[in-house]
Amino acid sequence: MAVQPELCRVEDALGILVGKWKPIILLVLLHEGTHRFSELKRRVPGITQKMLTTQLRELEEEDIISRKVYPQVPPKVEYSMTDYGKSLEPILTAMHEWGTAHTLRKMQKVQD
Amino acid sequence: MAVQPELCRVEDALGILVGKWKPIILLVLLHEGTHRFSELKRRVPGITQKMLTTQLRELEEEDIISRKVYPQVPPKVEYSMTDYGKSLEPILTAMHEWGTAHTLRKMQKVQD
DNA sequence: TCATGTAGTGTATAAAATGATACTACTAGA
DNA sequence: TCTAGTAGTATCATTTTATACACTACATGA
Repeated sequence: MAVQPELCRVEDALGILVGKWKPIILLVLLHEGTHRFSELKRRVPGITQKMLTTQLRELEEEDIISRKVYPQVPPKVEYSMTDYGKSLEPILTAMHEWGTAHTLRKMQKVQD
Repeated sequence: MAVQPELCRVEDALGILVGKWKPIILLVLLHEGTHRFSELKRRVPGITQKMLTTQLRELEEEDIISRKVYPQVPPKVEYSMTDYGKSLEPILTAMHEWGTAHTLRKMQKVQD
């Protein structure tokens, strides 16, 4: 049973999740719903405006999140998961669970 | 229902999967079993020896794969998934499936 | 004696991701 | 007129990842 590396699509999923801030941005939008730019910035401590903009743009580009601009001053922009983006939930949850177990395991090893 | 970013462990799982060659190395070892260094190198076209060594060392460090050295000349070293490493399978499969659908979706968009 | 095969290492470089910091536009209200 | 608040952009510096490519040790067989 041969895997054909050239047909491996794990990287496509990975490419969307990778980035220092993407997982947490996605989890916040998934679990807490729509957020404004400034709310996200507060919700993700340590991120710079530039990084937040970049990550959001990349996720929007892939149709994972949507961006809604209200023509107001001061500006108001809301970000939320698309239905398509929501299909990532099982993967994120599985990774979170695996990661939790992994971290625990590591901690136990250190104790020996 | 608040997610606490500082408790997000998605990155821990991600950290293990990320690397330009790790997913394919893992898939090959998962689906085709034990491989020697040189077999892996042939199986993963384009990878340099240095990168292969690096990625294997990192995976070994996290206890995902195991390395068995045969005291021979010329050297023989075999790599295989640990039981623990095998627990990543559902995640890799889910990502592969999601990635496949995502790629398809993108191709359909281009046609419009 | 010399080339071969295996599983690497060492050094240098290039490319990509991230970060710090300062800047913009716009309008409402003091 | 001055300040505050939002959602950014622009520029440059730093850090992290990946790549190219030359090099090593060792025993066997020609």
